[in-house]
Amino acid sequence: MRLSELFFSTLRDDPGEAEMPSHRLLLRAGYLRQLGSGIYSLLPLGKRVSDRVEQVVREEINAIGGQEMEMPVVHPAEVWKESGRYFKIGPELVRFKDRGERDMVLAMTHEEVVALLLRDIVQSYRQLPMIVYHFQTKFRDEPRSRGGLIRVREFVMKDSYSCDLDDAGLDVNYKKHYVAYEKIFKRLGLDAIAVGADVGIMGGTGAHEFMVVNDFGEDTLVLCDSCGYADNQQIAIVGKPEPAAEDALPMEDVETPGATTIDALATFMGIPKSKTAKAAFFMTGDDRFVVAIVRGDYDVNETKLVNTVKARRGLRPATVEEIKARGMEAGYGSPIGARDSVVVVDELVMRSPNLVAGANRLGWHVKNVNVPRDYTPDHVAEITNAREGDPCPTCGAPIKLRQGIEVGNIFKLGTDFTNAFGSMYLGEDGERHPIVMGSYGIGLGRNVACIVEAHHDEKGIAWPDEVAPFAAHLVTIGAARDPKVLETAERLHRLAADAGRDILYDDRDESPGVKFTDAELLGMPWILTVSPRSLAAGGIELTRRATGERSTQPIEAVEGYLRSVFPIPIA
RNA sequence: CGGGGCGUAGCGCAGCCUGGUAGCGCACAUGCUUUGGGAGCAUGAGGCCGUCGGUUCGAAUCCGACCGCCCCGACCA
Repeated sequence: MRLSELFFSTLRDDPGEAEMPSHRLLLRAGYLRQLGSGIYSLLPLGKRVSDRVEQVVREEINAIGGQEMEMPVVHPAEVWKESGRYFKIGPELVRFKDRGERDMVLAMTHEEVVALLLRDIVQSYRQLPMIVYHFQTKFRDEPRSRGGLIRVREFVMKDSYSCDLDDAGLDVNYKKHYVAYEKIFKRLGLDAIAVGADVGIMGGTGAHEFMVVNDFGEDTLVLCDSCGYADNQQIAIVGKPEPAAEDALPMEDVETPGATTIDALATFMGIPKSKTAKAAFFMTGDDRFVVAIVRGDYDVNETKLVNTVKARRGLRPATVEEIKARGMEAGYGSPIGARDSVVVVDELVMRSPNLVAGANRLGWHVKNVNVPRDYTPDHVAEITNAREGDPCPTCGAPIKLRQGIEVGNIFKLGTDFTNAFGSMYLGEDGERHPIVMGSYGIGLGRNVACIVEAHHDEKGIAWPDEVAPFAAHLVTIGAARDPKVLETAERLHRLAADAGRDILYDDRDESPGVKFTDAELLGMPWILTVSPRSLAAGGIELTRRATGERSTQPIEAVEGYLRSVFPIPIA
């Protein structure tokens, strides 16, 4: 491919809207252009990278027996009504009407379609197990896209679906995906770690997310260096110190003007935050009022809280009016005297004697509150966030918190969808059973961005061989001065094509500085330089982009590299 | 949806406070010179100053509404 013909353009200055290195570099190097918030075009270079990522995923999913297919982007809403998700999912599911006034949706994912296909096609246990997958555009009207390709509204995802006779079969296919994902991310040059994850509102019996540690990541990971423990903070349950035993003292009101935060309260009272109780107020999607109580030195974990109160449609912070209406006072709140509320108390609070809690009166708190003596919990559960340095649940060493980007997930769906659609098979026992499903996603664009995050320097991108849009970037210097340069470059370009490789050939009449700078920005794994100087030194100069290592090789040797080292198949 | 910021040429920005019909750098076109690290000179093209409305003799500039984009938060099967 001649650079003079490539549809692209590099930018010398960083686009103003880009913050993450991957976003900046993909824009500057001409891989991407933005069309709207969270909506991007892939230019030819970007498309090539995405295709190569796709091919790696395809090979590994094929290797575990996946059968590739393709399912539609636009679905009749009836399908989503039948599974119930039409009503459970909020505005991120795009709904519209077709010309016949029929309700339609843009697919966010394809469990419904698979369950429907299973109902049509699978009759007998002999047809299972199996895995189907496809690469398809998804649209999710995210409340806020961000970070270039990290969180977008329209994106291509590989989603595979395993279909099994029973949970044991599901475990096998789940494990297969787990192992396939490890291979995929390794081949893509990503250090992904599998963390235990929340199963969300769809139920299911287990889930892992594959995470790449990155400061711009949206998830918080709980990691242990000494034993390898790793969970999403949403579900991580770590050790908590045993509070010192004390006799329960009688409650006592105390005036605390202006102490509306735990910090202010602890400072005012001259006590550690661990001697206070923090109240957080929420409304569930089905209009229940929830008071969550954790100790002042911890934060409420909303995922755990959602799961505890089974808030299928999530939680939102309660308003001051809603709090008042239940007999409580924001900033001075506690369940003492509360009404019409679901009271959820963290288990550590149950063990922590004589805490300072809100008096539900402006400017007042209560000392020596003990549960359940002073109020009655509806639920006692572990509902706090793990903190940096807390003891690891498996080995006790201090845990670390890191931000992470989810590059893939695997999810044991179970039978929710197949029950909803009546996707049954007739078993060996002569009975009808629901098919057991798993679903497994990998977002292509997000992976491309994460690869750049992991493989770049100040000058630009440095693609791993496995995903580079071209194996090499051929630069000519002084072609006008020395016809041998042009001749050699043309020959090399042709040789590469003959060898079944395509390389990017900078045939532009630009200064050496411009060509080198662009080559380093675009990030092909090898930069090949042909110039009077290199010819005098015996051939072509090879530079490894990632390391800067250089050597000069005769053209025949470069042909050898093209055949063996550069692993790019012809487009 | 709450908070903050920004919309002026392909990209990065100035001009706005104090109204007088738009400017700089890069990129682009043509010519000459230059050619191992973002070249030089000359000439040139490119803008409904996000949109609509208002104030004014006159609006990129002042006022209002709306739209769009970015960041933080909420959200994230």
